[in-house]
Amino acid sequence: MIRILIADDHSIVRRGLRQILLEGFPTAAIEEVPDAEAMIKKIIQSEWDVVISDLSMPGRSGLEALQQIKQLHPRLPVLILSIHPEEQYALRVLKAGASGYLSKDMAPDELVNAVHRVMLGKKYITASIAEKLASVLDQDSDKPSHEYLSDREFSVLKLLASGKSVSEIAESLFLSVTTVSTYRARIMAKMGLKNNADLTLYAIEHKLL
Amino acid sequence: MIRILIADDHSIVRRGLRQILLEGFPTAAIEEVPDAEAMIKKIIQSEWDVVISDLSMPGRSGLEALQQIKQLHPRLPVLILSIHPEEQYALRVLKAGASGYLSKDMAPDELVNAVHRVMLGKKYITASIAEKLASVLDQDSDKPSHEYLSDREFSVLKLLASGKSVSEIAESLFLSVTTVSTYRARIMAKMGLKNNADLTLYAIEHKLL
DNA sequence: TTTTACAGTAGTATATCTACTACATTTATC
DNA sequence: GATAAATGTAGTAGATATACTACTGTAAAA
Repeated sequence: MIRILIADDHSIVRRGLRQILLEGFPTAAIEEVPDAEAMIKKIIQSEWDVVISDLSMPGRSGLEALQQIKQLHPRLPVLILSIHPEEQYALRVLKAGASGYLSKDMAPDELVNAVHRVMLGKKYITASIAEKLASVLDQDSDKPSHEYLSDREFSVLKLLASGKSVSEIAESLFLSVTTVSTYRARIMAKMGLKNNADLTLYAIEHKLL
Repeated sequence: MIRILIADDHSIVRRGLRQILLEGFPTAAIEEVPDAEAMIKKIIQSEWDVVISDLSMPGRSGLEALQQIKQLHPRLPVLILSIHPEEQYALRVLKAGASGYLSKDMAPDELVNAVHRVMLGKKYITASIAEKLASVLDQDSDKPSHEYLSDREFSVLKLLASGKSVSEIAESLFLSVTTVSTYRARIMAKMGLKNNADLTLYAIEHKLL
């Protein structure tokens, strides 16, 4: 009997995942949580075979949570789910230790496949991600400049570009306002931009929003 | 026995919706389609009591599809689902004839409620949307909202959208900083926006830059 | 193995922005 | 032509953001 933990803030999505997983693994014990906090708690409390987590959840981001999970249980396979079509996040997420990155519009079978695979300790990588991986290896200078940002910087970039104020961001990430402001300055420096409007434009151009 | 049509490109979401609906309406006949094309086809082919559709689907947008549905069956209630937290789209969607606008992170019960309501021919409107409606309805809102700005306001809009700071603008127009700030506040109020990023987006969308 | 570079984090002092209020001048509206 | 609404303009006080500096831990380079 396998134990699967699902983390996603949309109840509809949780329900759908559960349903699909139950069809692939009729005897599975599945539990759901709505945010990263609860996910971590569950992982500390009990043992799991697979964790399937959304990337963007209220409070702590899925990425941070992932890193924390990997500290607690380096072996526990974590599949990251996202609305973003692979692109942007995949690499970041895999580097942080995820066993796979799935876009939410995949076919149900694929999810079941992925779970099978990662439970064997393998990674689940789609063709398009594999390609991206490869292209990063032969590297550099055509990388868009946002690839040079650190994880923190990147998430701040997106929040700024979408119009969040420095202090809103500070609050939602539980950081000091000045910290966020420092990230902002580093982002601007790395990307050669001057103000938030530039960021917004950049984000639109590169479909980060 | 009620007949419900679900349109969403994410199979997980479709599955979740189906599950939740079946709990509220155990005898319902539910069908799923993955895009707007298929949705329209289904609607032409058979009779439905409610349609629940995602807003952003591949190919034709949910909004266009909605308008088409309303031409075919003005009475058929359509609930629009979206990841966007109400804001921007809600009004547009309702004006196009939807019976309700739901964000994907609502509680399952709410969905069932909404379906009940719209099947009675009523609209399902959340409090925050109602408020938004009220504030906009007293303008005859088919002119783009920047048409309602005064000349001064409009020029400040463009400068802000292009990334100028309030004080830069003040300097270049020989005005007090607070004056510019006042214009900014009036612009935001008239246009129903919250921050400069919204302005930038608006300006791009309307090719003002 | 030391050094260097970068990532993550903040405090302090200063600069900048906003909300609220106000008032005179146009411009609509009845 | 009177009255209401919108526009152009700012000041004050309080809220926010920034520049600069600095400390820690860690990974990479020398």
